[in-house]
Amino acid sequence: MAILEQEERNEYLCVHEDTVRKVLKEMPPEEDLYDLAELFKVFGDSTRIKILYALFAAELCVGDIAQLLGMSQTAVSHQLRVLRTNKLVKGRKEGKIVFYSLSDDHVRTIIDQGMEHVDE
Amino acid sequence: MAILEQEERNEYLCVHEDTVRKVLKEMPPEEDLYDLAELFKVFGDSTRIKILYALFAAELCVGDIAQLLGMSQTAVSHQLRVLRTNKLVKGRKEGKIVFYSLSDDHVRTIIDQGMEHVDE
DNA sequence: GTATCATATGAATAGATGTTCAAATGATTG
DNA sequence: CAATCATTTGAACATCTATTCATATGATAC
Repeated sequence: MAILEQEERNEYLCVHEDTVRKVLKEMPPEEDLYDLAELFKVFGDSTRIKILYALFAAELCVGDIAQLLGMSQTAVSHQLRVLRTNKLVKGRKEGKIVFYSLSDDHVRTIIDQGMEHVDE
Repeated sequence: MAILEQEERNEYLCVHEDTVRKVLKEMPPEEDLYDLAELFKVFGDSTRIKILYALFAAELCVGDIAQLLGMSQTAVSHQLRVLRTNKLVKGRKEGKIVFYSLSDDHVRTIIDQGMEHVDE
C-alpha cells in the first residue's frame, strides 16, 4: 500500500536518456549560466534600458537623467547603482557632480542585438 | 510661508538643459524601449537560460528538460510558456509528446553576445 | 468506453525587485 | 564654521515573478 501510494505520487517523466546525456555534456557550468541570467536581468528593466540609451548619446549627471526620464533623483540613483555594480556604467566625479557614461562598447552591442530582435 | 514650505519640499535637480534636449531627441520611442526591456527580462532568469542553452544542443521534450535541470515538469512547462509567448522557442507535437526547439538564430546571437561579456 | 501518459493550466505562496520617503554623506561657497 | 547642492544610502511598501500543488486537457492503448 505504502509503495503504491508512493508510486501514485511519483512523476513519470518522458525522458530520452541518450539525448539528455548528450545535452548535459554540452551545457556550460551552472555558475556561468547563472551569471549570464544576472546580466540579462540588469537589462530587463525599462528604466535601466532608458538610462543606458541616454548614455549612448552623452555623458550625463544624475539630475540630467532624472529630468530626462521624468523620475525622482533617488530612483535614478538606485538604478545607477545597479548598473555600476554590474560594470555597465562608470561615474566620473567633478566637484559635487557625478558624470555617468557607459563602461564599454559591449553594452551597446548587446542592446543593439536585442533591439534588432524587437524590431522584427 | 506656504510658498517657502513648498520650496523646501522641491527637489533641486542639477540639470544641463542643452544636453538633455539633445539626448531626448535621440531616444527611441518609449514603446520600443519597453519591449526591449521585456525581451531581456525573458533572458534574465537562470531556468530559462538553461532551457535555451539545452535547446542549442538538441530538440527536447518537456520531460527531457525537467530531468536535465532537475526540476518539476510543471515548473519547466510554465517557463516554456514564457519562452513560447515571446517567440523564443517553438513546439512540435508528435503524439502526446511536444518537442521544443529554438524559434530562430537571433536567440543564440543574443545569448552568445551576453556570454562574451560574462566571460571577461 | 476506461486507463494511462505527456503536457498544460490555475490558484496560492514565498521570495525578489523598483520606487518612495527620510536621512546621511561629500563637496563647494560664503 | 554653517549653509547649500548633488548624490547616496537604508528601510518600508507595493508589485511582480517563479515554483509548487492540484487539476484539467489531449492523445494513445487496451
